[in-house]
Amino acid sequence: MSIEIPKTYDFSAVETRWYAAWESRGYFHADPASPKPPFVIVIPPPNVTGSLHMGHMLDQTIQDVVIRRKRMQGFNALWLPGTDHAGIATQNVVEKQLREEGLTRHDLGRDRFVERVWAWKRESGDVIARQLRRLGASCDWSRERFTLDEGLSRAVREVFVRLYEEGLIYRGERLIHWCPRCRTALSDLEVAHTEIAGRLYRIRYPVEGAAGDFIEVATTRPETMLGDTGLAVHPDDARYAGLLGARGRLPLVGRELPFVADAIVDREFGTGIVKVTPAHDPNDFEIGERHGLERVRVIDEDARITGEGGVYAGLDRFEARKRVVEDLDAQGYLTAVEDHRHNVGHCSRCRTVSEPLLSTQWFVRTAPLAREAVEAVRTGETRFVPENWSKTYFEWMRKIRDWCVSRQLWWGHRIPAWHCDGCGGITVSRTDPDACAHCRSGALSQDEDVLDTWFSSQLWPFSTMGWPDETPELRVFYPTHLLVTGYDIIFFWVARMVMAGKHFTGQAPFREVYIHGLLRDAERRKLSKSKGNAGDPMLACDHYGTDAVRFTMASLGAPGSDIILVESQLESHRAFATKIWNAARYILGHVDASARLPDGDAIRAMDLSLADRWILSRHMRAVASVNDALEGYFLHEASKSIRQFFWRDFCDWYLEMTKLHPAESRPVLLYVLESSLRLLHPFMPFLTEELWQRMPHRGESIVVADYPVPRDDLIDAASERSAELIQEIIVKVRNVRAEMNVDAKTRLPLRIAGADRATAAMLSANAAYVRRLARVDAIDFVAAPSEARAAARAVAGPVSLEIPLAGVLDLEAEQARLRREIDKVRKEIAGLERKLGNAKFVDRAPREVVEENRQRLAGYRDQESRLAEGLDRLA
RNA sequence: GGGCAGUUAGCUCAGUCGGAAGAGCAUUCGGUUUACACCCGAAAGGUCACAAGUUCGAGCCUUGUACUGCCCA
Repeated sequence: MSIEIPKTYDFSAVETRWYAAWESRGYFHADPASPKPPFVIVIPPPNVTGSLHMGHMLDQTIQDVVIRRKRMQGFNALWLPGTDHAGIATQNVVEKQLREEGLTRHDLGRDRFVERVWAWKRESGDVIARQLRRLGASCDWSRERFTLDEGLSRAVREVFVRLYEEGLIYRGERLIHWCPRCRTALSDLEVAHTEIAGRLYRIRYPVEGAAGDFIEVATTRPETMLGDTGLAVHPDDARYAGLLGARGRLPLVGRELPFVADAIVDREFGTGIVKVTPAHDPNDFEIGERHGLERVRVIDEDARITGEGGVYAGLDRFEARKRVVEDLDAQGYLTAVEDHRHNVGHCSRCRTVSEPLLSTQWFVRTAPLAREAVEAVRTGETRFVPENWSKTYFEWMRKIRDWCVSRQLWWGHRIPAWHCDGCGGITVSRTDPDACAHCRSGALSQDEDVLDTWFSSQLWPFSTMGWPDETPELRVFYPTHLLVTGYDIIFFWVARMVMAGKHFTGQAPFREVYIHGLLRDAERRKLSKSKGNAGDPMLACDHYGTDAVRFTMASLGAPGSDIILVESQLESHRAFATKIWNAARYILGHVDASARLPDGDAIRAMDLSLADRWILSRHMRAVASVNDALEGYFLHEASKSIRQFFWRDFCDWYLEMTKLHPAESRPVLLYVLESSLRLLHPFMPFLTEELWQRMPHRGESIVVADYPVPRDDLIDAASERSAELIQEIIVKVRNVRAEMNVDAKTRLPLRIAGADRATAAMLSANAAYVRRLARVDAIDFVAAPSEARAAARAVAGPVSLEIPLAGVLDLEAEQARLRREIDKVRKEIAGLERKLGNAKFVDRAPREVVEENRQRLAGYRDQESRLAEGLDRLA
């Protein structure tokens, strides 16, 4: 009984069947007590808010390819999954749901709101876990973590308290970015600057003392003038030296404004005099600090004008802008309004224009942490792949500023700080305190704010392993080996993990960071949910099969560069999956169900055909190149090698050649097919498992089978050369057939001339391949080409081919064809002659290069003369 | 303004050590050869953005220019 494989590959049935089996058999579980060497990846935790998009699919595929191969290579492979609580994003989602019910979070109160978010998280978190399984991600689900889990929260608290004790966390009033819609502070990183078309307003400010004297300032935000407390010029600006010491008067408000000199002023911008609003602009804040200017806060947390804004109080900032401009105009202070493109900060979560606001917040002092983190990369403790991204990392670390970590949200890790009603002191503690650390008062209230989500994410590589406890996991699995992520979160996450890892564990949290590009759509836009172009990997998997989508992801681009996803790529890889299925169906259709899988030693001991020796050699070269490529994380190279080998070499050539002797080649067919499936398994886990289980194999699952290693004893360069000559002959004959429009059913005679004794022997021993694949009947070996006129001629390496085509040959077409061939060869000859005619080349180039070029030239000259001869015979 | 990439076939992209320009898709022509038309066979398609330099030799190294993109201010 032969092995029956269904005619079509039903990927959806196969995919659902296998993942459940793998998981239930515990293949993905990593035990710290295992004697095997560990290899660990922690997943970049997706936001629990949503579902996975194509960008995740790329990220997960890379990780899964790496981890599955390591597992097959005998490592104690751990891929730790989980999700991130995504503070602002998640809170926004639930608030939106409430809004639809006509409620706000304040209607529910903090506790009930947070409980509601948890309920939603449980649903949504399941979606992500289910989707990851669908992608085949071989995660250890017994170790799934969530950034708000009890254990991880304990790590967050420990870190906060320690940083506070070390003086690396402080609370203070600073100018921060504020999102008036999310109503929370943001870190510098959470503000996206985008260029928009705005206006530049030129405004006259009266100068005290000199009647009728005015200076002019330019601003893009006229409403902030309500909070102006000074005017500044550059200290070297001779035009305005006389103004220092003078006073301006603020239009509409009447406040007196001192002139100050500060080097931060751009002399080229506008008139070179700037208005200073210390409470609402980062530069102005600095100027104000340096010169002791008053800070007048005229915009509040809702982006409305405060009581300091006089008649404008209560107006929204944009409404206020309109009114201020109207009033300035009416009173003759507005001199010009120009169109002006400029960069404006937006909340990266909700795209609302963010507001620089003076506010009391918690900050992490980053400079000392950054120093340690820079060292880790500089010394090579952590390595970026591609290495180039370390520049970006260093650049950011060099310019790093203190990190605002408090958020005015309810969803997140509550800041472990208590304010004393008695003395006003702050108590920061690992356990909830009963009394103020300063005055022992019991009247304490916990800080209302929560921490930036990234504050917990930065601990992910070790908080997930049980830190701060000394767990076996931490001992065995930390530091992790690899982190895979996109370059867009090098700052947000990678850099902060290195800082936290170095500071709290003394070790960088991973040895290598593989940075991949971002997926873009056909218009080169970054994929994002808000643009609606994110693509649903589930739909893609439904349509093309998960394996095909994974293979596409793996084959896309070189590491670190952006990637454009085109549908034709998915189609072509679905075709590849089908090709593998059909090849296996063909091979196994002739194999007895009781057949055993031969091993390499058995294969070597067999009496092998040329085709067998050739494919084994090619296979081993493919195995070597796939392994080499994967060692350097060149997944695209690896996938290309596999595809090239399997489709071109194995299917197009080898399967066709073995149709001459299928029974004799069966062991090699099985051996190479089985090995190829293992080679391919990390890329296409489902298809390979399905076929592997249906064929003779050793072991219980391909998931835990050995990854192929190249066997040098099966590499056979001589057989490769022989097989390649045969293939070249076949291609040349096919070419003649196609160009001369020879009917596919017509069998042609073939004369082979000029073969030396060994070549002739080899060719005649293997003539059957040529006869079958080139559809040739008789092959004659002759010393020299005949004088016959009606024959097509070609050269294949050292031999000349002559195909008698009496009555069929179109003389003119054949002449034209030969001329084209001769032209090509002559171009090569001319180039080589030029090169070899250059004395300096012969002199200075390495001898083997010169020799190689001489050989090539000789070969081409030989070909040219034989082709020319052929052409003569047609005349 | 500062930094980092990129520019190779119609499209999407490879090209590791400087030593014969590659793949997939698309195109053209021909095919029911008992695994596969999601296939098979054959072919065509390139001023490697431009300029200068280094070198015996440059897609690759250097400098400059142009254009495109990203990040940070």
